[in-house]
Amino acid sequence: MQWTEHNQSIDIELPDIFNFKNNLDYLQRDPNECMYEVIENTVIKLIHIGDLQVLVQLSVNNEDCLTVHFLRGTAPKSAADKATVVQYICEWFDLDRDIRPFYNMASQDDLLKDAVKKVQGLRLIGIPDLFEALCWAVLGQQINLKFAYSLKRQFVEKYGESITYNDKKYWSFPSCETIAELNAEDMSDIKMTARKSEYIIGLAKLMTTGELSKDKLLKMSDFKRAEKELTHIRGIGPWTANYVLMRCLRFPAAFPINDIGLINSIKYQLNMDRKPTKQEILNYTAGWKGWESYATFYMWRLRY
DNA sequence: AGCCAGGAGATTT
DNA sequence: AAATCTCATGGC
Repeated sequence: MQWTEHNQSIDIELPDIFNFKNNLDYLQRDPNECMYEVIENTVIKLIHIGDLQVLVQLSVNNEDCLTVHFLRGTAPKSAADKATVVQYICEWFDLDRDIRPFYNMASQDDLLKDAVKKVQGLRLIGIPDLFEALCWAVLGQQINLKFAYSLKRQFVEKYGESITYNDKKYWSFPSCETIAELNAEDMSDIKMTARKSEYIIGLAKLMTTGELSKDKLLKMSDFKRAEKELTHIRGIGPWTANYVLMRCLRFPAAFPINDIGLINSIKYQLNMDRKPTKQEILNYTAGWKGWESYATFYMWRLRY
């Protein structure tokens, strides 16, 4: 991806099929989201990777360039740090992917043809940090999204770090080192069930020791192998594994097929009076091969 | 007030 | 293997 540096900002070239507003709409789907803030036509986020900590504001003036503005003098000094920030943002918005083949398929697909019109230019918004992606998936298991966002906010505000800008706090996700030290009871006051607490602490320990890492999963060229690696871990079933493979590791064929949001979107799109069975879903989505992750993400946006 | 929610693990069939 | 049960808690 091409990018150019300025004094307090960096411009990143945007790919074909990108609409900033439709991406921002996804980002502000819940008022309790605490990992970034959408203000007017921009989004502000604290990027915290290792020792690097920068507060950025993203905006798009015309649709071919994403501007990364560094707030409050947090501009990274070294070229390596700048590259890290650009890399993070490219991953976040999936800027390096050519999604034209997906659009060619989707515009002919009964389930997707309305979705690609409704949210044209939406990218599969990622969660580049593996620990964050795993925790978010576990938090979201079997509870409604509203409650999941509320839980995440309480978790982040209890164990994360923040910096203040314009009297607002911008948070970084709790580190696996911090969470690995906890006991399940420590989280009982934030409405986390004991079981979810155990899952998250277990994941934190695996990541702290390096037994589980993003690099290790990415090196598995066959995503079915990465899926198996994940589902062997307590607390990670097929839904969570595929959710993380989709939103963090970006395997395009990752497919959380039992996702209740996907099921309800299919029911909605096909105007069904009941939920589709698993076999029906497999039949309806047979044309998605190789783009299951994008298709699922687009289906999620259908009902909003 | 009761069903549902961007499930997983354990138990039973 | 596949179906069923249990777990937990808030939203609407």
